[in-house]
Amino acid sequence: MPRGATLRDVADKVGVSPRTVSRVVNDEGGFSEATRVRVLEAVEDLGYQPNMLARGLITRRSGTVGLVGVDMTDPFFAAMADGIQNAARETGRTMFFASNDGDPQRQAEVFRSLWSHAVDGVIVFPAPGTIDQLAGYARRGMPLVVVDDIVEFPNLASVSFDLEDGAVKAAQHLLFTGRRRIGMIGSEITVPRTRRRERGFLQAFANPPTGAQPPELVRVRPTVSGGADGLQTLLERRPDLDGVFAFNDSMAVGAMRAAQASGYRVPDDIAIVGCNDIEMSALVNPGLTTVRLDRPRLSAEAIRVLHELIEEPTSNPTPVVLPVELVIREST
Amino acid sequence: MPRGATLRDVADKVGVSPRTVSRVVNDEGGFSEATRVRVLEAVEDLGYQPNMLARGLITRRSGTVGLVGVDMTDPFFAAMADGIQNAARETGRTMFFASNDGDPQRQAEVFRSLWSHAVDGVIVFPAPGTIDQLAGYARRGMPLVVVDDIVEFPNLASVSFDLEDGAVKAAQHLLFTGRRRIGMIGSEITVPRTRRRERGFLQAFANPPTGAQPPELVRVRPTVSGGADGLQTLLERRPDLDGVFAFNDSMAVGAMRAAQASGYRVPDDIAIVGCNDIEMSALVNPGLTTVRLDRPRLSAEAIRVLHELIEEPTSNPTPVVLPVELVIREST
DNA sequence: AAACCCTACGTCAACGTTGACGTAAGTCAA
DNA sequence: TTGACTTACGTCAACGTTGACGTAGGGTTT
Repeated sequence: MPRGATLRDVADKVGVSPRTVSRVVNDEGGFSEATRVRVLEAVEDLGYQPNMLARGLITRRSGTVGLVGVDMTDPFFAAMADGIQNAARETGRTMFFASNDGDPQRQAEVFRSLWSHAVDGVIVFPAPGTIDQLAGYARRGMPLVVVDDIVEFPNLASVSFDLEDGAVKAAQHLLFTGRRRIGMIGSEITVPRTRRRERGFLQAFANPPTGAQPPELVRVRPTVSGGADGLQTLLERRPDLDGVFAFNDSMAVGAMRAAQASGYRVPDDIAIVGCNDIEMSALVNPGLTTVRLDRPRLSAEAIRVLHELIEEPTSNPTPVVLPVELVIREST
Repeated sequence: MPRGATLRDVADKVGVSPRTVSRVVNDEGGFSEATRVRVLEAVEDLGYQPNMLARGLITRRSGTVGLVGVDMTDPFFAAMADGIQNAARETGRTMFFASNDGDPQRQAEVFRSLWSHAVDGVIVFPAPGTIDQLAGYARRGMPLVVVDDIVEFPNLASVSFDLEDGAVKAAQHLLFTGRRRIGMIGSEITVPRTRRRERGFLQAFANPPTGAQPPELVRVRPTVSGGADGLQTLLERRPDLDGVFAFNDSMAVGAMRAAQASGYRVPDDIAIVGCNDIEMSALVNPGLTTVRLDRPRLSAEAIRVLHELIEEPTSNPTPVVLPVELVIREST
C-alpha cells in the first residue's frame, strides 16, 4: 500500500508535465540534458518509485515472473528457485513463488492467481496430469516454461535433464560393479519425468549380463520415509537384493537408513544409487553414489527460454535437454 | 500479459453495467438474486478473472506479500517459506520471494522492487545492519514483520525464537554430560539474532562446574564448509576440545565431518550440538543433538502478525518470542 | 397524499502510468 | 523565403477496476 510520490509530484516540483518525467525515468529520449538532471534530482529528493501496477496496467507487462514448484522444502527445488530468482532480478523482474504440492487442483488455483496478477511468464514444475491445464494458459498468451518435462505446444517451452540417460548410467554402474539382484524405488507421483527414469532403468536390462535377475520396481512417496518404506517392500519381495536405484537422493538416503536398520551393510550387501546429488548426499555415511544434475545450468536455461518467449511470443523454442553425470561415492 | 475478459465484457454479455458485475464478483450486495446468477454464469462462460493490477491501483491493496530471506537454499528458511506461502494463499494473497544474500545493498534493491509492486506487507529475515532501512519502509507505511530479531518500531513487528535460551540449554547439556573444554562455532554474519546465541552460550558459563575451562569462540561462514573450518580453528587453539556448540545444523554437520576426518570420534572424543533441527540432522551418523525450533509455528505467527498489521496499521503488536527445545540424539 | 425509506441498479471520476498524437521553436537545405 | 525536418516538450485518452454519489420505482408510514 505505497503512498509515495507520483509522476505528478515530481512533475510539479520540476515544472514540467508528468509525461516528460515519465520519459526521463524510462530513458525514452526526447528531453534536454538540463531537464534530465532536474527531473532526476527531484526523483531523488522525493524518493519517487514508479508504480508497477499502473505501469503494468497499460504496458501489459507487470515486471513479475512466477515460479511454481511441487514442494519448496525439496532441496533440489530450493536451489533451482534461488537461481531463477537471481536471474529474474537481473532482468528487473520480481518473482512470485508458489507450490502446487503435486496437486492439479492446487496448481489450478495458483495459476488463476498468477493470471490475475498478470505475470509476464511462469516457470513450472508441473503437477501430474496438468499438461492440458498448462497448454490452456499458454494458448491464452501466458509464456510458460515447463521444467523437467518434455512438451511441445505453442507458447510453451520445456527444459529438462536427460534423466533417462541418468537412470541408464545408474543401472549400468550397478550391473558393471557386479550387482545382479537389483531393485528400483520409483515415485508414486507419475508425471512423464518420473516415467523416464523408470524407462531408462529398465532399458539398461535389455541385454543383461549373465546372472542378472529381472529388476524389481516399487513406487512410493518421494521422501526420506517413502524411500525407507520402498526398501522394506523390495526386501520382502527379494531378501537377497544387492543393488538399488532410487528416484531421488532423499529416497536413497531413506533406503540406506532402512537397509542399515535391517542389518544390511551398505555397500557390502546392498549398493545404493540415488539421483539429483543434493547437498546431503555427500554428507551421509557412506557417501551416496548419485546422478548429478547441473542445477545452475537448468535455472539459467529456464530463465533464458522464458525471456525468449516473453520477448517473442510467437517463437517456438525447441525443448532443451541437459546431460547428466554419474558421481561415484562409497555407497556402491 | 493477460488479455482475458474484463468486467465490461461480462457486463455487455449480461446487459448490466460493469459496476454491477463488480458488485457481484466482490459480493458487495445491492443486486438481485436473478442478476447474481446471470452474472456468475457469464463470468464462468468468459473465464473472467479480476485484474489485480487495476484493482490494486484503486484499492491500494495489491493482494501480494513479500518474503525476503537470506538464502533460499538454507533448508530452515525453505521450510519457513513454504509455511508462509501456504498461509498467504489462504488469505488470498500471492507471495513474492526474494533473497538478500545477507547484503544490505541487495536488500535495498529488493525492497525498492517490492515497494514498486505495492506489496501489502513483507516478512523479512533482515540482512545485517538494516534495521534503519527497514524502519524507513515501515514509517512510509509498509507493514513489516521482522523474523528472528527483536525490534520495536511503529508499524514494524517482530517474531523470533528464544535462541538465547536455546544456547543456554545446549551449553548446559554439554556441561551436564561432563564436557569441560567446550568451543562454539558462531556465524560471522552478525545480526542481533546471531549475538543472542553467543550471549546465551557464554551465559551458561557464568557459574561453571568445577574443571570447566573458559569457552572458545570462533566465527565463520554459516555453511557446512564453514563449520568444518571452524572446528579446525578450534582444534588448533585447543587440541583437547571435548564439546562444540554450532550456530546451526549445517555448520554442526561440517564440524562433525571435520572432527571425524581429523581422527576424533563423535561423541566419544568430541560432543557436538547444533541448532535448528533441519531434516539432515536426524540422518547423519551419529544423529545430531540439536535445538529444535517449531518452524510451522513461526510461519504461522509471522503471517498472523503481518495480517494484523495490514488490517490495522496503527496497531503496535508486541514482539513474539517462541520457546525452543533441546533434542538429544547420538552426537552428545 | 405527502414524506420517507429501501432496493437495485447506473454514472462518473479517479488510481498512476504510458501510447498516440499535437505543436512551437529551432535547424537546414534548396 | 519556403518547406521539410528535428527537438523538446504538452495534451488527452486509455488500461480495468472501485469509491462516491445519483436515481427510478416500489413500499411503508403518517
